Amino acid sequence: MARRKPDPTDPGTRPTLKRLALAVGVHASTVSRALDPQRSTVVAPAVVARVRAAAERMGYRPDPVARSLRTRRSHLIGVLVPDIANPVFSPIIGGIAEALAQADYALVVADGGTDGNRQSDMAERLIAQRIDGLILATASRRDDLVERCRARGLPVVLVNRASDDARLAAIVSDDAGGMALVVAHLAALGHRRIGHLAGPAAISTGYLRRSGFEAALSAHGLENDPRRIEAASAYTRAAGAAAAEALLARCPEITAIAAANDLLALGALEAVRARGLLCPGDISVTGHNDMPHVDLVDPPLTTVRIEHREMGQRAARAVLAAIDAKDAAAPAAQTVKLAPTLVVRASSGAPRDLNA
Amino acid sequence: MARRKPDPTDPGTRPTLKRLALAVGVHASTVSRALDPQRSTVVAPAVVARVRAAAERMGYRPDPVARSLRTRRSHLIGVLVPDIANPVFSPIIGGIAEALAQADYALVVADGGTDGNRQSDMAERLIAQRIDGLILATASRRDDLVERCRARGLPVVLVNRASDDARLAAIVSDDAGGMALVVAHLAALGHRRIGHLAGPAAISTGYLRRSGFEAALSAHGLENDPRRIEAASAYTRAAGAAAAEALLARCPEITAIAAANDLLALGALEAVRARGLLCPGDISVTGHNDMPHVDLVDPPLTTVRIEHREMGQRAARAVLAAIDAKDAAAPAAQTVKLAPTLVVRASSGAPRDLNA
DNA sequence: CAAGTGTCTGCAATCGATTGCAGTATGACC
DNA sequence: GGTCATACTGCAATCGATTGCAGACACTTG
Repeated sequence: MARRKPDPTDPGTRPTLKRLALAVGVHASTVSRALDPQRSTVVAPAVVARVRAAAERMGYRPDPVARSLRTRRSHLIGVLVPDIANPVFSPIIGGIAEALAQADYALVVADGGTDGNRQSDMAERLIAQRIDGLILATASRRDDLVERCRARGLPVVLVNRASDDARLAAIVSDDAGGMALVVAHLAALGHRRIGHLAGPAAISTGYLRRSGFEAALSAHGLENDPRRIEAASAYTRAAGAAAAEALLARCPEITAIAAANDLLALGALEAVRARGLLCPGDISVTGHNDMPHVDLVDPPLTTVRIEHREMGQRAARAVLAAIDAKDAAAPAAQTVKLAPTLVVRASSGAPRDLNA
Repeated sequence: MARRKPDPTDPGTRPTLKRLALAVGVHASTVSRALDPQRSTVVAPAVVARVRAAAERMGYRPDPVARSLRTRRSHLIGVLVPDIANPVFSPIIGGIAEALAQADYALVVADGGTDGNRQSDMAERLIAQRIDGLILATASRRDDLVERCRARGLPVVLVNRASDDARLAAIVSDDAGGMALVVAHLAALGHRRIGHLAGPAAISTGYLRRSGFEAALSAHGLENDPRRIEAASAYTRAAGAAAAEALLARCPEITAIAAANDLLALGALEAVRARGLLCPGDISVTGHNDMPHVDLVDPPLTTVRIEHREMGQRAARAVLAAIDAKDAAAPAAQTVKLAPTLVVRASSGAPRDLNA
């Protein structure tokens, strides 16, 4: 039979503030103040010492639930990703986790999938958990989920993908710049007819990499034929293979395919092989992201490296800053563009017409 | 100037139980009961309907923090992984997240690294967050962290890696069985001198796959020479490459390397190539895990497929069951072994002596 | 010696929900 | 018409911490 009314003097259970106070012989409020570095100045040094010693001895840990209830701070940050199993998001989450741990925040992860409704639902749940801030890796270019969070005053930071609304803090890679690197590289190799495997236009990376690609073509004086651009329905290998197949069938004259993403590029490699073509002998293929182990595929993939881990760390710091700023009523939303670098491997080479 | 005492009748802020009660004209406790399907039977149906309608209209969501404080349930499950960025853990986490979401639980992820102290520290933080259960993907074979959690009465489930203590619930793959599949495959191809790239012996997967390998050799009447086993210092490509290099230098007679893990196998491929050997012409290489995209490396990797996503789902269901069981005082710790399957690709072939 | 000034500490309310217990109304039944 | 079971509903305590306010005490100063 469990006792009805747990006795605060009873040891054996996890010590509470009240028990600690009883042990030291002061009031709970004094203990609370003594344990908080900020407020401990108003408590007599001798008392602070006794309280701290007792807390140490009894192994007191304040209950975060009770504290949250009172302070309205959960020290929890929510992260919504479209697909946890996507290798691109792993290092981002890792970076976030690392930066948050340093600030004594914990990370609640939710997998929202690619379906907008489910994403909203998961976000609602995260918010219901009273998270202090939200990091979204799911944002589409016009995202009302983002808008709703902002309206509620919840600090939100986008990561990897941006929204069209520039008022929102976002940590992204310079997508257009990355494509410029790719096109410059291919052009330098001698390619003049380059195809593009675009990502979904509703996602900033898909849109920006495509427009970056087109701008770079012009910058290099290359023809920008819209027929040479094929958009994949999703960022998956299968979608990449299908789109590449279509592209190769329609425009057999192209000598290179610049994909918007490594997964699409891997799919493109499959399509190239399926057509009996060689990469890079017949067709060069490039990716974007430098996912782990794409250096080991056949052929090793030329791609654009993005520092995903750093991206995650920055995003975490940005939410924390936004939370502080909210207290100080000094909002400072800002988009940070990280500079990507080109990683040249064996999937890109001279065009076949130069080989002849 | 913010008002001192927030008025519970004030709309505009998130509705609370009290506001809802006020709106409906009943006491808060009645609302609480009406909203809980379990207890709503004791409330007049008409009232239940009115309360539900009002809750819907005002968009009432109970505050999980306040509820947790009272019920001592956070509806949070902690997951500790050694490395979020490791592609093997992504699908596990995905599976966990999926299963938990269905049960209205959320997922707190922490990256504990491979350092035992840091792992303990992160686990402590998770526990301090008042998680209801813990899923550990970090367990070493003798792990006092696990023991401490058990001692506190916190439901713990191990995933992917088991501890030697069979009293603990663990969802793992049949590691020995997986190696048996590999050895059978290689033996059928004609290999008689097979090397093993073992994982860390302190981790169950490393230990069990090694002993499974040795047992399988004996079962096939093949010589089990301990010199042909080289343990990698960690589950990384670099460690795999180093260990494979040592193994190849010491035992040039082997015609195949069965690695304990895909990352080690990828490292082995690098070492093979570095020695100017061909895979599978000179040396067959096999992995374990069937990580995403190992079908695209050069050569496509023969490996053992583990259903990581299902493993995660099962682990999640197991913690939830353990939580319920704790209430019912009916502990039911159990180790579940999932059956792996062999995936034959191009990195394994006939031994070179048969080619001659 | 009275008044004033700090310095510390305690009181009690509060965050938002849950729940054992007690009270009230309703209807049934004799 | 009175008694009693039954069905609802309200009261108030509780979870464990934080915090505005005020009281207590010592010490300085005019």
